[in-house]
Amino acid sequence: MSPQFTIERIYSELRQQIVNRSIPPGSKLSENLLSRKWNVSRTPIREVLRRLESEGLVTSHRYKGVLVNLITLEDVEQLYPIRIYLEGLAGKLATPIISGDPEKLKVLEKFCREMEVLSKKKDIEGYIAKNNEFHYYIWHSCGNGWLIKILENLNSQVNRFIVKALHVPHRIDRSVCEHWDICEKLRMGDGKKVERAVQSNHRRAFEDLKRELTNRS
Amino acid sequence: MSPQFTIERIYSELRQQIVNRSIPPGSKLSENLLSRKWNVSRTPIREVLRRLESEGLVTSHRYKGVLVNLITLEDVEQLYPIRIYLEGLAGKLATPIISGDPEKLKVLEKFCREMEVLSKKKDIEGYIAKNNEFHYYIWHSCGNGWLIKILENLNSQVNRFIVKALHVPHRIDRSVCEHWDICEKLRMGDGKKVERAVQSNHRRAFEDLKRELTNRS
DNA sequence: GAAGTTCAGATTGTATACACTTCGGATAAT
DNA sequence: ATTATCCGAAGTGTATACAATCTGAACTTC
Repeated sequence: MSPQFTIERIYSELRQQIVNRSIPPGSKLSENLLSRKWNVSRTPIREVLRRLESEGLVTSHRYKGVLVNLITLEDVEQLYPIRIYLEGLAGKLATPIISGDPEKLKVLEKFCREMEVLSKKKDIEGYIAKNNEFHYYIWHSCGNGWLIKILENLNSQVNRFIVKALHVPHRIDRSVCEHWDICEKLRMGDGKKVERAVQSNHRRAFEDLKRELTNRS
Repeated sequence: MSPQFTIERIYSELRQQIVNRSIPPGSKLSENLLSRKWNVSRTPIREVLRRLESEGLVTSHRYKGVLVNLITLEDVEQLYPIRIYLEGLAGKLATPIISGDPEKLKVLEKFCREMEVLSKKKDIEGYIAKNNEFHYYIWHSCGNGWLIKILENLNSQVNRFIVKALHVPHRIDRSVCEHWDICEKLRMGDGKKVERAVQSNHRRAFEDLKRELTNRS
């Protein structure tokens, strides 16, 4: 049988299920259930759970089990400033790399055009996915592996909170402009301006999200 | 016997030994040796190692064992910009909390006076420890648990690189001034100025470190 | 009937046993 | 002497067995 490639798969699938809320916050993860589900013993399951715990996705209580961490608005309010700062930094670091490579610029502009189409079709879910791809692409061009890892963790946590339907239509129109703006600044090769553009994009997205949440409650 | 309080102790002691280089980078960690050393079975040892791996302190190679990660100047060059940004942010967030609490200001000023004494005594090791305490204290007053966790990880990684004797005497004198400056800005309650002061403190420390390293090679 | 107690089932924590892979030296062939 | 092959010891990966703890329902007691 496939010997121990499985454990890596268990980890990434379980992780993704937690991040995309198919395993909702607050769920209990039973070692026995998981081991039966994946046809492995409890030992590798426990190692997967420890890894998830160390990433802050679950919490293990002695003799009581493992719970998927809750994510509240307060958490997101703490996470966003960090994300805004670090994505700004990533944008600044990525600027010389992207502006010096026409291929990369084309990829980003293609994302923008696709976002435009999705926004006109009111395909909110698709838009959010494309939006994520756009930002992912910038991170991964920043050349700083430590930064990439931190941003991926932050993004996972934030995504766990975002309720997809929440995104407001008029937010999307503005968002498209902001992404074109980031592209333009990247093309100019001005890292400081890219940093500010990325930061204000996230800042506005967060403010709109908060406004929407408080209006609805 | 103490049932499973031990595993937490094993984790923190092993972690500290890696961070303070008493287990140097590149060392191999054998599960059998560790389990004999702590009088436990391999199972809890493996869970500790997975946790350390997830933090980026060790790397596990299939069927070959676990190695303590190397930390190079290139790593530190990637880590420092992140740290500079985030400690600046932490300083800004901590400003209203600290400036509104005379007790906290007194603690920080006490650290500064102690640093002054240690610097005059040329007690470099003691100075570095106190310097760390100073920054730790500011982080932990920022009120953002996620930020604190990230900063602690970054600090562990950087500390693993810093060779204590490397710190140059004249750097210490300037460092004392910079810390008094941070205190002053905190007392004023101006978050933006605190942010800049913290950032420039770290930026200069890193530049001096790099200069020293390149001169010696 | 309400509050406290007890005990069995279930779940987690740890130890041990077994399976698979790696690595290095001994042996054999050229 | 050099290369190739093979085997076994050592170490990791996984499964199973046992110990400690928690939970909840039945039972007692008032």
